[in-house]
Amino acid sequence: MPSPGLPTSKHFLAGPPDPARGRETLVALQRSSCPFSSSSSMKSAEEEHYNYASSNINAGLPLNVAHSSLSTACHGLQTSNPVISIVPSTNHPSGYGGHIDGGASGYYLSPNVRPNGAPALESPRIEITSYPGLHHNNNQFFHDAEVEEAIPNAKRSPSTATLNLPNIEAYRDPSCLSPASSLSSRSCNSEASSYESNYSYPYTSPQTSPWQSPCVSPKTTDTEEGYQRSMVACTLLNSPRHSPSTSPRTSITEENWLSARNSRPSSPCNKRKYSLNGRQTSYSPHHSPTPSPQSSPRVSVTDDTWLGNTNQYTSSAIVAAINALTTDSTIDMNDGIPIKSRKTAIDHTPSMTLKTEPSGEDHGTISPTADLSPEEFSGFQHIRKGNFCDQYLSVPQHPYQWAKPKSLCPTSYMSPSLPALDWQLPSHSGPYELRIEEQPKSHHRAHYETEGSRGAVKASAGGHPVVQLHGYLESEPLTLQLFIGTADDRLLRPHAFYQVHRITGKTVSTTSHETILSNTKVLEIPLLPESKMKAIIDCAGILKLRNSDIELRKGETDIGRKNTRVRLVFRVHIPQSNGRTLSLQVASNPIECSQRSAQELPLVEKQSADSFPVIGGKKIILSGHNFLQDSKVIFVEKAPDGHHVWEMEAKTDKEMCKPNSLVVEIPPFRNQRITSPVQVNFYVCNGKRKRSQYQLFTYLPANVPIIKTEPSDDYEPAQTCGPMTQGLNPLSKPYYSQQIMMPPDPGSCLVAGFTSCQQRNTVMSSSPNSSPKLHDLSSSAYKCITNPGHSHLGLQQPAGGVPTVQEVPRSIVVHPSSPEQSSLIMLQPQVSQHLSSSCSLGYQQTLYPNSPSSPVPSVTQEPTYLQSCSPTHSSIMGQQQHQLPKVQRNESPTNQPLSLPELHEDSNHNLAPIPVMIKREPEELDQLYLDDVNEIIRNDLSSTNVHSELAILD
DNA sequence: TATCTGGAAATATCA
DNA sequence: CTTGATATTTCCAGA
Repeated sequence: MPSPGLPTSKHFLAGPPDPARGRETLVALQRSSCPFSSSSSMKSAEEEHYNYASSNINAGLPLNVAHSSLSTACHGLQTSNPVISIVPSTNHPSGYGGHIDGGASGYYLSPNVRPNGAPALESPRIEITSYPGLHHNNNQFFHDAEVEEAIPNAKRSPSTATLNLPNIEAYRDPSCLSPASSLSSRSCNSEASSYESNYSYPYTSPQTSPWQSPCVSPKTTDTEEGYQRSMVACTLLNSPRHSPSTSPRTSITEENWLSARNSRPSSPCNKRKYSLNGRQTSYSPHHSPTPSPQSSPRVSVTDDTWLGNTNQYTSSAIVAAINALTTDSTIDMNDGIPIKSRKTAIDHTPSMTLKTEPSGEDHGTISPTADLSPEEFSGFQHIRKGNFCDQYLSVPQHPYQWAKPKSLCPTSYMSPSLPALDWQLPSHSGPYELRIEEQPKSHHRAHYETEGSRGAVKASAGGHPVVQLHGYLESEPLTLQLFIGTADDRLLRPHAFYQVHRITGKTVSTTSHETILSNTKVLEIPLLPESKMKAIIDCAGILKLRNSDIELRKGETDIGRKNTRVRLVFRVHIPQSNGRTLSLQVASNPIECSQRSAQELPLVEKQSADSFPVIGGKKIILSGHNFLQDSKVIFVEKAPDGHHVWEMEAKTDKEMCKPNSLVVEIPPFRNQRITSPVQVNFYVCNGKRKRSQYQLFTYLPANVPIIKTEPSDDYEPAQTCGPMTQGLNPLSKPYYSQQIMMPPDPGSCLVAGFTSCQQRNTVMSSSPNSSPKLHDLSSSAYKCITNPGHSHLGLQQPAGGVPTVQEVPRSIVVHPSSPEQSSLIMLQPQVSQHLSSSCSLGYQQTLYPNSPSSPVPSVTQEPTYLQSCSPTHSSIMGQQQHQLPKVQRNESPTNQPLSLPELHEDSNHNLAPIPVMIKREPEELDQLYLDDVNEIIRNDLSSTNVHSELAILD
């Protein structure tokens, strides 16, 4: 542990650990203590573990830090501090990146983070503590001289670093908490992955590379450099860890974690109550520590520390704007808002922000990883080089940042690399398309850390999922990244409660390497030209982290309860001739991971028709699972705010009912005179709390010839919206549309980005009542939160969807560094215009389709909406509404206007002939919603601030 | 013997 | 505060 490490540690140490946190704290402490001890004494495995972690962390941290700083700078983290921004970003992607980088470290670190969690302050202590020496990261963040040296610029972040830590924590501390996660960590860390992860970071390197020569040199070169750098950094940091390479991980992991785990059982204590959970529980702890806690990182950092700095760095208005966004969210978050909320908001924001910036961004997220494990490293290097090498568009910016090493530079450094994991990316661009040839089964029982592996995810048709990159004619192999993403209505992001788990053994034919990016385990799988760039995913299992562990994390806003659906998210980074890197992403269909849900909840995988004239009467066949003779199929039309405008139980053919198929007669729509397609939802219900997710269905005007009713029709409106979306999209679209839309459900997503989004959302997450609730809420809440900061860019994107996609390339390319930033910069002008002018229309249209379908759409849209049109509130409101029906009700007025064009038409103009029944959603959700709503509001407030700032900027 | 599973008891959380 | 319903997490045991 290089001296550097120590310094850092010191810093952290300085911060007193927060007693407040409960378990987490303890865990953190344990860990930390271990680390220390280990570091000092070099306890075997554990130590190594830590080391690794630390190393990882270190590596990651530096990057992260840098990112953070950068992000801040870029974003303008301005508002908040770069740190904050970063953090947030990190939260998700960027955050992750950074933190993540620590990735594994993140987990480990996370504890540290947590501490910060609340306020940066605190966290630092903890985390640091744990990893002290190891975590040079810390140092890095902090400045560890060594590190810096090793990693010139990026490292610099140090100054930033300090702040960052907190932020980082914010992410997910998976590390800390999860520690419990430890498990996760375990899985992550413990397994080879841990090592690997650390090393794997190569990504980081890639990232690094980006800026390195971003534009300039060839990918490889850059990449390599980046790697080297990263490596160096890692090394430096890791030196200790290097050893890790050994295998410490395992032992370490287990041991360390085990202990932690043991504690878990008790978890209950730690666990928070869902309703309150995130908020309450977390609060106190977090709060106490740092008032700002939640956002702690983000907020605290941002505002306090960073603001000043940030500004300096950021110079650009864009950055400022971004920052503002970020900041706002963060800020607001801090105080009242529960940590979770904050995080969400923050996270997203950050990421977004970061994205904006070219380089830095959060990459951290990505970069975080920079570390590569030696072994794997070598193996993957070439691959990675190819992949990562590319610099992203952003790079250029970095230079700028570099100039200011500490604050921004660091960030930028980091960020340059790859887009954060929470960024939305398109599934195809130009000649390239990343496609899931074989979808995973809809159910896969995830295993707990306390259990053995439950094997790899299997394909619905038997065998295993298959992913292929089309249109890639180069001879250089690429790396396919896989991580577990969310399946709720909100934007796709790494799932806080699930981690990918690398499966090895005789039955596994696909080699893989684990790395950790910002608290998210990422499986790297080679994509070889000789295999037609096709990969059989037989090496990916799913690890379930205890809810209590994750929810305790400082920044975590999501609720684990009933949040059991995930998606496999695949990414590939394709180096371009111009030195940039094109990042594509595809998400699988949702996978139900809980034993119970898988056994009881009805699940609709396919439907024989997606649309039909309002007259109804046609029978469609639903394919799926857990259908019962007395299963009911309910068609629902939702208002933008989430209220059920119309509900109708469809007739089912009980005789034809089979566990895997259900015959349903399409009920006539309430309004037989619609002039444009109306999107509704339906779900299968086996009982009070046993509902499937919402499925999309489109009613077509009676007289209209039934062409293929595809979602696209519905979306058309969205297209019209285009302007706005586009404007927005430039930034956001790419991500959203890309991610959500394209990849996920190619088939389903006929429509453009939005469509895809909606579909996914609807399909995926929109769960009617049961699970949905949480999802909805959480998602909504999250979205809201997220949106605030990010929304501008990210959210909007969704709308952009298809159209955007083409544009996407830009953004995409840009991402590497930080989509948002770049895009923001470019877009801002447009965005503002579009927003202002088109918002309403485009919005509505877009939304509309969505709104009907479910919260999701709205959410996505909202972001745009918000940004463009109204202050945060409106947007937020809208979002909330969608997601949170009840809450929405209250607020709905504001939102609604925007949202439903079609609805309005139908209801208003046409005046639906059929009585409209407004249905309230299940009570269960209420509390959650309320909580979420509160959070949202808070976020909104924060976002509002941001918006205002933005406006100013504009 | 180790791993993979399916099942289900033990806990927790909600209402 | 108790109770029943749910949901999550830990254990068991067979293959």
